[in-house]
Order: sequence, then C-alpha cells, then structure tokens
Amino acid sequence: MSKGVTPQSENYAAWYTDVVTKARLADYGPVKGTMVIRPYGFSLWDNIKEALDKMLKDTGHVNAYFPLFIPKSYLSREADHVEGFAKECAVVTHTRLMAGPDGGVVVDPASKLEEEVIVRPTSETVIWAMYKKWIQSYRDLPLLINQWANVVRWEMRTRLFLRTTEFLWQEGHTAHATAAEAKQEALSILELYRRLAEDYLAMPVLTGLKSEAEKFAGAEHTYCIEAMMKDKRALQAGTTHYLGQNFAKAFNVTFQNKDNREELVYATSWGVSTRLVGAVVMTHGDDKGLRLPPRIAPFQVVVIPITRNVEQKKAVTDYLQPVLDGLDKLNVRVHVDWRDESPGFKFNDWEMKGVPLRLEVGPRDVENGKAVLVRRDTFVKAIVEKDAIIHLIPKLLDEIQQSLFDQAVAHRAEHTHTAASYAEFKDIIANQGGFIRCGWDGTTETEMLIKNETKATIRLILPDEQIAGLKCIYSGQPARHEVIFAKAY
RNA sequence: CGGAGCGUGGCGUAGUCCGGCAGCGCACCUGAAUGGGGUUCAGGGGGUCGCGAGUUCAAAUCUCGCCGCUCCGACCA
Repeated sequence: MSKGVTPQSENYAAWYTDVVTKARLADYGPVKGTMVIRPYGFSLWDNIKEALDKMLKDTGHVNAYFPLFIPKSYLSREADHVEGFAKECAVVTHTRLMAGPDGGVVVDPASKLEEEVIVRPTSETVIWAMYKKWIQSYRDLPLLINQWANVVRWEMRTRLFLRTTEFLWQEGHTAHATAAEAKQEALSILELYRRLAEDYLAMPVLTGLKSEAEKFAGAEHTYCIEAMMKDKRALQAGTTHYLGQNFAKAFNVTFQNKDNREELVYATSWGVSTRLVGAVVMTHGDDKGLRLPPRIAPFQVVVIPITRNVEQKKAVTDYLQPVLDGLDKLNVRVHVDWRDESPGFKFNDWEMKGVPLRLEVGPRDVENGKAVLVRRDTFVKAIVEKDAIIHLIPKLLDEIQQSLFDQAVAHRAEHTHTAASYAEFKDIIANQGGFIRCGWDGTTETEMLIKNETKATIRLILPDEQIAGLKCIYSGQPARHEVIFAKAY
C-alpha cells in the first residue's frame, strides 16, 4: 500500500476511494456493489444518526421497524412507484439450499415460492398496508413514524457510500388528515435535513423542489437538499416527498373525519442515507485525507504521547491525566494513541482519519508545563500552557466546525454561475463545472435536451425564484422557474 | 445486455511472447536500537499462479473449455 492518497487534482474519483479505504471508513464486501462499514466509518454514521434521531423525536416522531421482505404484488399497487423501482429489485424465489453434486450447495428446486418476495428498495408499500389496519379515525392522525433500516437497490454502477447495492438510511412515513398538514410536514423535515447538513456536517445545502423528471416515483412533490462537492458536482443529500393521496388510494387507507365522513389520508415520506458519509468526505477532504467536522467526528481530539522510555511514559501519563479528566467532563471525545509507532506515522495516520485536533505531549512539554496543539483544518500549530488546554479545546472545536462550513460556502459561491446564453451555459458545464442558476421554461423536453447535450440536470427549483422577465436558458421562452443546473452524482 | 481488459501470498505487481527451483515492493511476526512529521537494522512466516481438462520428461508460461472481476455505453439516494 502506498503512503498517501491520489491528489484530488490528479484524479478525484481515485482520491475519494483512497480516502474512504485508507481512513478505514469502509471496505468492499464480497458481493458486487456491497460495502462493509468499518468501525471508524460506522462511528461517524452513528453520530450523524444520533443527531437526526434526536431532532425527529423532538418533533414528535417515533421509531418502529417494518420487515425487509415485501410481497411482490404490493409493489404493483401504485403505478408510478413500480415504474421507478422495478428495474432494481432483488427477488427471493426459493427458500432452501441443498448439497450439490460437487460438494457445494445448489438451490433446492422444490422450495420455489408460490408468491415471490422482494427485498425492500424502500418501504412505502408495506408500511401503507399496515397503516390501513391502524388508521380509522381522525384521532389516529397524524401518524408520524420513522424507521432506521437497510434497503436494497440493485445498482449497475456502485461507489462506496455514494451508491451501493445495500445501504442504511432512515425513512419517515407520515399520514395526515389534510393536504396542507402533509405538505407542511414535508417542508418541516426538509428544514431538519438542512440543519443536520449545515449545523452538524458543516455542509451548506440548497433546498428546493425537484422537477417532474427528477422527483420520487409515486410523489406529488419531491423536495431536496443539494450540496456541492469539491469537484464542483452536485450531490443530492436528502429528499422529502409530499405523496398526496397516491398511496392512500393504492392501499385504500381512509379515516373518518369529525363530520363522520370517510376520507383518504394524505402522506409524506422522507429519507437520508449513509450517502451523507460520502458527502462529508467530498465536502471537506483534502490531499492529506479526511477533515471531519467536530460535531460528528468519532474522535474530536487525538493525543500523541512522545516518549522514549518507561520513565517518560510514566511522566507523560501522569501529566496527561488531569487534562483527560477535564476533557471527559466537558464530553469532548478524546483518543490517546499509545501504539508503538513513530510520532510521524501517527500524525499522518490521524490526519488521514480527519481528527479535528491533535495534542502532542512529550518530555519537553512535561518539563515546561506545555503541550503542542495542531488544527487539522489549517495545520496551524500552537504551543499552549497545560492549564489552558481544557478551555482552549472546546473553543477551537467550535472554530473548526465554523471554519469548515465557511470554506464550503465560499467554494460553492465561487463555483455558482449565471449564464447569459445557452452557448455560455454549455461552456461553463464543459470547462468549469459548478452550479448554474438560470431560467427554465418548465418543460420536460427542454430538461431532457439539456441533459443529453451537456449531462447537466436540474438539481432543484429555487424556493425564492425570481422569474419576472427571466427567459429559459435553452428555448428563450419566458421562464416558468428559476433553477440550478449541474452535473450530479 | 453490447465493447475493452485483467485474474500470481493480505494489497500492488514481475515472470507468460521464447515451458526448466515462483521473484520484488508494501503490509504482517520476532528482536534490538530509534522516537517532536510516514525511523532503521537483523531475522522470520505466508502461494491449490481463478477453476477444469489436454500437450509435455517438465506448465504461472502452450491449447481448449468454464468461472470471476474491473473499466466504458442505457438507470439511480
């Protein structure tokens, strides 16, 4: 294994894979397209999950768990929904193996299932089949359920975290008495996602509405948070859907309102996935490896003791103890690296893993009552008084969190363009990349032509769009919407 | 599913044309020194050369068949 990572400027895709594997976030699983999330990567996901789970619970949502297996017939209940997922479903057809002729195992043909079972690509259908049983009256609404689960989509081309055959996510499924309330729910969750991305992942996002072509199969409206990666491509980081009465109709889910009349319920669904881990990597990483935002970093501080003999080891251990106790009281996540490796090796290793702060403590420091503190984001090195460490660290962690966010905002601003003409639009997409903010005539035809000619797609329709006097970048017709175009993951 | 390529210790590879003891780097283990930016020296372990047939005194190498993977074209959080 070589020492560093492929530089971003040389090959961004190779850089990404290098960082993910060398920082030990994940590894490839044995089945094509599958991924093992390693402890360090899972810890990162856990912190993201914990933050969002709390936000959801604070807003009245509850967790539950629905089955992995779905009757094949359920998927066909909602026409658009089948259309969207049929091509990527794993199907269980048999339930038994038997000894094969050459000592291996073969599928037992006698165990063929009467009705085949699919592995969920998403859970709308099972959940709505259950909601039919649980919802009778307006008193049962709203129903605000979330589940943390794995789902399977048999993808052709996969990349660690960004697109894998199986992935982890949360999917919220809510039922409401009115359309207005359901629409509000989709927007409220979108706001939670924005806060998760910006306040925890330090990743600025645009929020907005998806075009017809890009929206979720089965939804009336899809909203999204969309981020710009360091290679200037767009990444959809989360979606919320207003489903109208589509699933209520498909599964015949009705309730009696206050006037004793039967009505179909209104629905939403929404999700973010382990793709967020990939988003963090591609938003903040540099040629030294990861740079993790302190609020979600598995370790916020790594301590590198520098000692040459047992006496020094003892001295450093004693010297460190009150500092570690103090940080522990402040709930700072600290790891002391006592491995028998050279300090230089450890510096590089933890930089690859993106730990926000490094504290070096050696014999010189013990003697002088000091320590060396180094920021991962700027590499600024400071010799600090021992007694100041405990007060300094939380402050620095906040600064790093903010600094990473600011850098990402600046990067996005620098690469967000306007285009005066379609010729300029094509030139920007082909030669510079980034986001282009422009007018669109609202037709799927225009959207598809632009996609085919440039590979750029509409990432979202801006919520604060200004269309007065605006023309479509392609057709020149009066714009129906102001949108962001970009090449996307 | 169409086009190109590749399968050799954990990873990356040389050797394949022209058959003759399976080699190198990293990683790993042991010991010693070293330790404030990827430390050095010494010793060591680990291989059905993707699988199966065939040719041959002899196959990683030649022939045939099979399997798997990667990359590129139509889909997607």
